[in-house]
Amino acid sequence: MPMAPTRSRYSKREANRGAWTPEEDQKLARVIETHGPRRWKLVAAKAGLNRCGKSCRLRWLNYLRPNIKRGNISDQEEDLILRLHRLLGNRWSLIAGRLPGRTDNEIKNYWNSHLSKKIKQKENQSKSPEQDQSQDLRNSAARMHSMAGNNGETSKRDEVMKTDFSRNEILDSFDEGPLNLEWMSRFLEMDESWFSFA
DNA sequence: AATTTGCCCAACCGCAGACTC
DNA sequence: GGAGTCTGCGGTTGGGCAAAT
Repeated sequence: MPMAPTRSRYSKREANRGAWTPEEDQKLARVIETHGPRRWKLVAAKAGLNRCGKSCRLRWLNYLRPNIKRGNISDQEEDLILRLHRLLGNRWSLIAGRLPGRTDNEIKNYWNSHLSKKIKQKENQSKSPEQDQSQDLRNSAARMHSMAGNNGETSKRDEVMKTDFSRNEILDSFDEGPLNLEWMSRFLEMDESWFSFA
């Protein structure tokens, strides 16, 4: 939901700060339409906004960009965030890149306000972390087993296990542009605890 | 009804790496 | 190759609002 224009929440220096007004949004959107979302300093100047380029970029990425999904994070999305965070840590932009329409800021906020608490609660509830971990391993093994369970071809599990994964290679591949979603979903099928064996 | 508390989230800051001249 | 500038990222801040007291 757009924030209603309010008085600046931060002390004024030379440039406008604080919440964006609908007029500012309009101006920014118009300039980006013609110049594209780059050269933010120029965009800010062309738009006649008394804002720094950084602020314009943030506004565009988090609010004005097309295809932004607003509203509740679905269970599916939450699950994906949890899995990706276990794998990647606080690399919000990478995580957001795997959730179409979601921004890194949104995911970071969601994590800080919802998920981090959930996880703490869970940790407190679980009597023995070792027990949980071994249960995770059993679950992963079961998943892998079922993945491998068809016909005489090389099993998917074998395929996966043959791959010489390392965490850094995974991260590198994430940086290589649009992710192969098929690979991604297969990858996420595996609990990251498998990688501790690799 | 008034005040306090806690949560949410938009927007800021500082830093590092990439890019340009 | 070095300096200056731009861009992108993660951490943090603080205003608004609803719930609790």
